Amino acid sequence: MVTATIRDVARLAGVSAMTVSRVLNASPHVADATRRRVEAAVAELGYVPNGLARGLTRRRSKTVAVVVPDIANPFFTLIVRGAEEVAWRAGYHVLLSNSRGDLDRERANIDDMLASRVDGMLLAAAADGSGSKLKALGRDDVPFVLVDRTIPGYRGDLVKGDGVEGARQLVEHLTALGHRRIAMITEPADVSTSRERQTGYREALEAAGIPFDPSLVVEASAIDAASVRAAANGLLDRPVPPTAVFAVNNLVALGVADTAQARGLELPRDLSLVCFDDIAYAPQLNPFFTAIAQPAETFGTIAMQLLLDRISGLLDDAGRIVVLPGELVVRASASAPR
Amino acid sequence: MVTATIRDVARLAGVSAMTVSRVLNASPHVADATRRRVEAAVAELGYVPNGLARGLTRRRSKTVAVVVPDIANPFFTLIVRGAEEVAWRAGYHVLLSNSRGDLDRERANIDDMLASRVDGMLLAAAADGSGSKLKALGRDDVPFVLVDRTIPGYRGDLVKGDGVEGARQLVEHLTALGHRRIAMITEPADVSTSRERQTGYREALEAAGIPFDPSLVVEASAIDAASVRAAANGLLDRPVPPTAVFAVNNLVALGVADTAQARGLELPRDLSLVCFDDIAYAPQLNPFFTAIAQPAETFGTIAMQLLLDRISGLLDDAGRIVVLPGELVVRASASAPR
DNA sequence: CTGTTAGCGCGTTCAT
DNA sequence: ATGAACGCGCTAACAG
Repeated sequence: MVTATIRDVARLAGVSAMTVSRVLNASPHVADATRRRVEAAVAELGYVPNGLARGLTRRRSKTVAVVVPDIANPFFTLIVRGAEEVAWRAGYHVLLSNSRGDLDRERANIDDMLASRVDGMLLAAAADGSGSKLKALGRDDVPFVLVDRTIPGYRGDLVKGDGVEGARQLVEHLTALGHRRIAMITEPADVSTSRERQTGYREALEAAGIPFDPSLVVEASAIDAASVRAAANGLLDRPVPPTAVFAVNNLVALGVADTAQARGLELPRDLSLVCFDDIAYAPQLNPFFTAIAQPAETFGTIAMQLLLDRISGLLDDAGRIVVLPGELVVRASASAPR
Repeated sequence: MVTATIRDVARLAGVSAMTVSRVLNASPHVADATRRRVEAAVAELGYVPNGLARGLTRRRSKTVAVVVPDIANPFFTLIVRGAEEVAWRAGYHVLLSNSRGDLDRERANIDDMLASRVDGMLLAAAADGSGSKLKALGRDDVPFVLVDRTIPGYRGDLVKGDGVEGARQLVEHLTALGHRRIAMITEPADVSTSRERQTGYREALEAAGIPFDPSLVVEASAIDAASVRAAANGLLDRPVPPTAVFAVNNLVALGVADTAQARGLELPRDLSLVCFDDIAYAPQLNPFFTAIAQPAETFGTIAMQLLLDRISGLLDDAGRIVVLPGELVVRASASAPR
């Protein structure tokens, strides 16, 4: 059996292809007896409708693309899982692609997905530079929803966390503990979440009357463990090192903890550490991070729901922005400075 | 611009659709001048070939499916990442689906993917029960490759770790430390990896002259944290509790560590713990697990490469079995019994 | 080197 | 309630 077609089924059932199509699509105007004959033929042939042909005529593929910077980053993984779940329930397939945080690759991926005629796209943008491509997308009227990261001037659908507020809480927690030399390890400034978290960091410092020291803010890439180590070491090598570090996300925090411990520092005694994003599955991290926990999987479900609604034309407003609050979880990685 | 077609391009370039097609597919027999005119038209219209239509005529969609039991499980996530990378480089898209370890859902997913006319499928089977569906797959001559988990009697392509040997090493490590009451928390017996690891467990016990005690082997589901806690508590509640636990994978181990610590037990002083699969990103787990590290991402890359080779008909042998060795990494979670 | 014809497998008219 | 004809966008097989 080399894949039966609708005509094979029709022949076997002694009807026309059209009638088979009606049965398949649950059209009401089919006699019961005919319907049963067709169903029997479908079963006998193990017939599976050809999605490509269907997509071609119906002009929609029942497939949505999900593009993330790193599928192995637990935060994005959860987004993907949430999105897949919602898509699946609605009868949509998920085309996954990993941009690796690389704008060129992301751009290529988006083009590929468009060629596949996806009905919509969920995008955790690599960086601000993704914007130009999005405009093209908009013109092709392929609905898309941004998750987690936004882009300056973007006016479409977006599901994100509150980076300013989260960072503010984290750093305020540190200042309340008595820290005054608080460093931040951030990702490049062309990523909106980094910018927001840095804004929150500065707001909290200001609120505590601590002057902003640019040399205490260093850049690293979560994907690149070596860059995180280098950043942490740079900070700790300073004549007067910081007493606390605010890591832009959990992966960076893990790198900082690792580096500190390798230098014989004990957390939180010798260094306090807080970060964005909780670590799944690992309550026995030592010390378990004080962090802003974000509902990552919910980012995915809400964003996908929004996308699907957009696809089915249920929504007609310009662009919805959903901001999901994070939760400050105080644990053991931060204490008063010595 | 509501998506131009090949005919629009042809008209604009003053040629036939066929010529445009030739240019698009880098056919050699096109005059340079014509080619340039076509390329200009393509650029001007922002034309993107319709992958659905292409797939329909070419009879291949350039898409492969990847089906895993839990995309948020770091082990599978890495497999997916490796697979996606290889697929992408070869110009294939990845349709991702999450079976949630549920046979019915897996079956439905596979059918859906077949309807989408994927060119092949990478499958981390939910359980032995996946077998029947695979036979159907084979008949539809859609190439597929199994990863990580196998199925009794399966004769096709497979990329997996050596569960027997890994488990043997882990448990031998424990017996060498002096443990004799070694429990195992396993997943259901219809998952091949669980069976293999249990075999290794028994072999190691036998080699050490320790009689096998069935009551020391308890079942849990890695997806379900509560079941892991229940299993661990059941073990620790015994009149004479085990001095060591072999957890079938890292997620289960995390649950065991959590449970033990909640009971005021200190690892490894009060309980030794070893497991399969390393924890990515978390060297500061306390105590950091002694484990068999498996090259998960490599599982994904090799399996996808195998699949693509199969799709392009490069291979004509019956079925290849690739067994990737794991590595025993001795760390702090296991020590001599008190 | 280029164009014509004829489908790929399905769904959408419009009849009957 | 059912069917015939046509087209979705593209390419394989032949012309020429």
